[in-house]
Amino acid sequence: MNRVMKIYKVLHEKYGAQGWWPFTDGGYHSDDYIFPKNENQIFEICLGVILTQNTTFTSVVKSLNSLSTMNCLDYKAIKKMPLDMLKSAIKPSGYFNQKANYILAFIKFFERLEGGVPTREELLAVKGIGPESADSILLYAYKQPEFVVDAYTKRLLLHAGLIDEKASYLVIKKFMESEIEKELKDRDELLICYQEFHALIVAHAKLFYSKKPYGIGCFL
DNA sequence: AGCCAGGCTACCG
DNA sequence: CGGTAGCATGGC
Repeated sequence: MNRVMKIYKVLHEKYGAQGWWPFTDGGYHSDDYIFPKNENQIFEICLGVILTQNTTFTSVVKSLNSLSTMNCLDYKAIKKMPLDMLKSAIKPSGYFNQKANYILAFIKFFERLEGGVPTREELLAVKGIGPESADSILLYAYKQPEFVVDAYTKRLLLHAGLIDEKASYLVIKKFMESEIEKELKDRDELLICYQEFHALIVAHAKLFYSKKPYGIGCFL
């Protein structure tokens, strides 16, 4: 087993299955990989991805609940909302002026998909969707095996000596995917590993990679 | 009081 | 291309 998969194994043993994406009904659906079941749930994940940019998920849940209270937790309703109302609903997540427009841009894109699966390139062309958001949407909303790299991932891998300080997003992503694919051939196993791995890194990094100096007490 | 949060765009050289 | 200012609220 390579180093990357050993890290995955240790994290999984330590923290257990994380589920896949936090939902407004309270939290993670541990061991429930059937979600998302319908268009609304797919959209809710995409919404969460945009809102969670550079913010804590607890703030995002406030925004989602706020939209839900207004009966606006779906793309058709959001489209009809006055812009100021949308902004005020998502205020807890920060950057509400930008994110309101990102959400509206995404809705236009989402409607044109008509239930289809977007490509990574198509997602990146939407204003407000960068590499991490594109991969998160593909991995969690559309069940595509795309590894998600975030600030925590980079810190952890750097501390473990597995990547270079100035490794780009794509370099890190491809490195992780190639190491994992050496061990896992089945697409469903790969998908679950990518989903869990990212969630496990976040869970672990919140404990050991939030404050400088990073990695103090990390057992990896 | 200050740093940090599961980034992204625009603009710079 | 790589590097960086600006975006904004909330929690600790």
